[in-house]
Amino acid sequence: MSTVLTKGAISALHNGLALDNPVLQLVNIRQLETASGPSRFRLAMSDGQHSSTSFLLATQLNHLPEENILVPNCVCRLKKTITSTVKGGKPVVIVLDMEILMSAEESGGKIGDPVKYNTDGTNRASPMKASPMKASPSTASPMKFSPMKASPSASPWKASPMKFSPAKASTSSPQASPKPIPIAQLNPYQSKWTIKARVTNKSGVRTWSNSRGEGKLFSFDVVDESVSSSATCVRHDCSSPVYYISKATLKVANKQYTSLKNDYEMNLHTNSSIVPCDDSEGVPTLHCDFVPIAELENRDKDAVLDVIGVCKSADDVSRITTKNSREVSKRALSLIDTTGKAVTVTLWGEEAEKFDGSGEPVVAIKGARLSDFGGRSLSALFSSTVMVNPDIPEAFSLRAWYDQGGYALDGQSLTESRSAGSRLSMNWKTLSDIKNEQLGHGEKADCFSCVATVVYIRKENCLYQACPTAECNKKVIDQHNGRYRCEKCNREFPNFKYRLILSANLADFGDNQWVTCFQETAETLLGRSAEDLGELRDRDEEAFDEVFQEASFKTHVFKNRVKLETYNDETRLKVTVLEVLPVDHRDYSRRLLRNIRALAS
DNA sequence: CCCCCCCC
Repeated sequence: MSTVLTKGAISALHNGLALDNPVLQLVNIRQLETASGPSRFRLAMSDGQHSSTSFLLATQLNHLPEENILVPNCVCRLKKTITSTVKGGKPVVIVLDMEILMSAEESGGKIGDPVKYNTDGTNRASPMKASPMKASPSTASPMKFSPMKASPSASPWKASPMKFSPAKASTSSPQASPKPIPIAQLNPYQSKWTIKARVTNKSGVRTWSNSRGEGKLFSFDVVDESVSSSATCVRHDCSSPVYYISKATLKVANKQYTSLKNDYEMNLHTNSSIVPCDDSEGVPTLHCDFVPIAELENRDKDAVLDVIGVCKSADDVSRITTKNSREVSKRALSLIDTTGKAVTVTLWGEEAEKFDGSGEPVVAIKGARLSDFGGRSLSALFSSTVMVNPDIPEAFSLRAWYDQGGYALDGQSLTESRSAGSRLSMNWKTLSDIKNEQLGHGEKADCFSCVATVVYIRKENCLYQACPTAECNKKVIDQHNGRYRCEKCNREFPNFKYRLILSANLADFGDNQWVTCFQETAETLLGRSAEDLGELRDRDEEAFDEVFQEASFKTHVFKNRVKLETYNDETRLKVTVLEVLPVDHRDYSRRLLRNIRALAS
């Protein structure tokens, strides 16, 4: 039975040697007295040969003893440990991740007959080289960690964080070349470490002031290969700098403000060291865990996450005044991805001002906040990184997807817009679809949109003299005495207003259709107000005709209502134009794709 | 030591 334990593990762990998932038995567990903060558990572990009480459970594993899963005699696999030193140099093994292999019952009690391991080295295994941690008879509590004092004169690493050392890190000085550790292994229990990382996102300098005082601060993100997600491939981009960073304080990061996959953040202080590194080999640029847009529906409000999509549209930048009467620029973008869903992302300040959405770029945002406004929407934060056409595989494949047909999707947005998704929710039809699909034959009228060209506009009877009352558009009867009678208002007026009822023939590649445009749509189509046209017709018939010539053979998006009407025993399809919109090339694309699908099926 | 990120 004792063979299950990793013999020699106690000694190796105390000497900071790398071990592959050593298996140890828990001999004892004790809750330490802590003044504040979470509980701390100290463990006595055995490898069957040696036992040691110098194990400390990382607080994120507190649930194990608290749920009585981690109890004496159970057998554990230590999946992640870090060997640190307490005041006086005594090693302590922090258990960052572990799993229980055998319960106390399954193990059948104490395995082997371990002897207490002495950290003074008297019973240390013989091949061990001198430990990097000075053994000491100190009785310091493992709860009182102190950073290892490094001799300032011995190290060229010392640099003020406020003035980065211009000197390149020396790789020749053996003393001064601590091996960088992966960022993922950083935790508050270590005292001496160096990371080699790339700065990926820098904030501006912020000033703060609260009850605790005031000051300035600036923050930045660092990455190395250890804080990557397996899903994201990254490219090397040597334009962003790589530094060696050491002697910073680790503290628990507030996930409310970052999507970086690390439980901790570093606080740099005057003793911290930041040294530029000219060897950026193997240090990637960014790590994004892009959440598919459709998946945003299932994520919690206020989550900070990464998103990538094609910017199919972008608002103009606008200035708004916040509740705190601060003025700020904002710009909303609509991003769509391969899930076929779209979402609105709001950029702020300079980011909003400088954004260029031309050419429907791929936009990746690291660390955007999910909001529930209008269903689901995103907002960039100070800590967000907005990347336009980033040099990453996800962007390339999105580009390809979009250009090869994704653009034609009526990407349903997770964000409801006040303009009621006019363009997104269009029911695109060709003119031949009207007959083929018997639009308007039902109980209710059908609405559809089409891209069509005006081939003819009937000038005759396009204008009528209407009741001048604002609410009434009834045609008036010319009394030929300078007065105009409205039957609806049952009144006579000295004046009238012109209104338009325009008959136009629209055509697309497959068919043509007569449609009716009332006042507003007719004015849009002709580019003149009804009043101007009425005046023009009376004054200059040639100029009046010119307006109709000008409006012909123009292509627009028409939003229409269609209904089969019966008039004098005769049924005819009546198509009324509700809106005339400029053509967007994407409308063509959508229509074309629809037709291609229809032909294929 | 911050952690404000805005608006509809």
